[in-house]
Amino acid sequence: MVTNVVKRPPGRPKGFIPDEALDRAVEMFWEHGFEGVDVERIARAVNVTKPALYRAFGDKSTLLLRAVERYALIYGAPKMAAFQAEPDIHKAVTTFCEVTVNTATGDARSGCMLAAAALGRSERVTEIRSWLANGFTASADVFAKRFEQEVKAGRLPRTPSAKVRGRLLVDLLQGVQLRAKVGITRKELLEDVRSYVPLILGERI
Amino acid sequence: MVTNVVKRPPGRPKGFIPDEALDRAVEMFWEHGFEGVDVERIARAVNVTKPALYRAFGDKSTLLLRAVERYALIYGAPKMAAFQAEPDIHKAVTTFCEVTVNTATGDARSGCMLAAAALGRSERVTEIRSWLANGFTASADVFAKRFEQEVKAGRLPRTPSAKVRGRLLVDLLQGVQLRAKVGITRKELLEDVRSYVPLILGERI
DNA sequence: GACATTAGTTACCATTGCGTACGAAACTCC
DNA sequence: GGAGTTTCGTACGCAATGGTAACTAATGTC
Repeated sequence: MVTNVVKRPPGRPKGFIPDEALDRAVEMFWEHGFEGVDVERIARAVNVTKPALYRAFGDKSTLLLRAVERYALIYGAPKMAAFQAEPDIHKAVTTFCEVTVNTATGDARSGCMLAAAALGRSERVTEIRSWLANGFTASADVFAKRFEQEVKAGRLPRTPSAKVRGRLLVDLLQGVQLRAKVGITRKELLEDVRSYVPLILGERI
Repeated sequence: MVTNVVKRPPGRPKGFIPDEALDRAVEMFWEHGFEGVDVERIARAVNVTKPALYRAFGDKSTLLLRAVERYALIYGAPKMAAFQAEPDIHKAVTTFCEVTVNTATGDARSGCMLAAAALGRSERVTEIRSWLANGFTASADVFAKRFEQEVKAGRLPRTPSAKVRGRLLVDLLQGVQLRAKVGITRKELLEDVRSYVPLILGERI
């Protein structure tokens, strides 16, 4: 017989949910960058005091690292899953781009969380950057694999190569997100990415 | 009769050359971002003390603003001029991309100075970002104009539109420069941009 | 050579922000 | 209810850093 009773560990229970703290951290690092956020503010946003966060995460750099991982889980993974799940490649790419633009032009957060993390100067900057490098490469590879399939199935022209298409998509969106950061409007960026899609897909116009 | 004698202004002459100070500031903001640099360090790099810089530039935010302008003058303008001067459009775009990659993967500085400025949280952040927004748009327009000419001259296919091509180039290179920041190698990025060029130009392969 | 003007330097202040020590609180297990 | 364990909040240390005040140094002008 399975019981629903959760075995609680000894000791005083946490006064906050770590993942929720990370969500706040993501929001803040995203908008203000590593140096632009102090741990105190994140703590206040989670209704807890600073030392509680330090106990849970160690130090600010680690908090950024965990926030980046959390970002990948919350924002990156679903976007990627949706891309994979959409059978129409044109629609898959378009939606991916549109979602990216929409999250990059939100009210509270603008631009790209990963760029903010990459430019920060935390102690673990090397670690974070190589993590990001892997992430960019991995994303491009996922795109490439899908493009490869589409080409094999005859639904996409053979050129440009799947690999180039994948990297193109990644690079392109970074540029778009930076332009979001400097204040280019959502409307304009949406138009832009939509006009990029046929290029990525190699469609003859 | 014109004399070469320079009329010096009254008062003690400056102990450093402002533009040189800006050059150092560019280097440092570029590599470490706004918050990652303290005025003291810039001052040391110019062999002068902090208050001298404050006297000359006002405050740190203004220093960043001037550094960005200086960057545009020293790095942006020549690159743009070379693009305009090169008659072969394929070569013009290729060189522009290659130079961008090379400066983004230097030993001392990596990534994009403008991105670093955009993500910093200076007092004048709004001013700087809208300046950058204009810059990005203006660059894209310059590219577009040139593409337009090439199309009119029959040296380039009509699609994609000149406007899209221009923005594509700008966005693309931002992505590449971010990947440079996170440690992707120059070699790899050079390969990437070279494979992007035909796409931008709309060449059928 | 005295004056006006501009710049540089030393020394300092105030703030900010990371990280921690320590005692109190909350909870499990026996 | 006591022992053991984990966490919380208050209060603090402390280093870094933006910015300034006051004095000194260098130059043109008369």
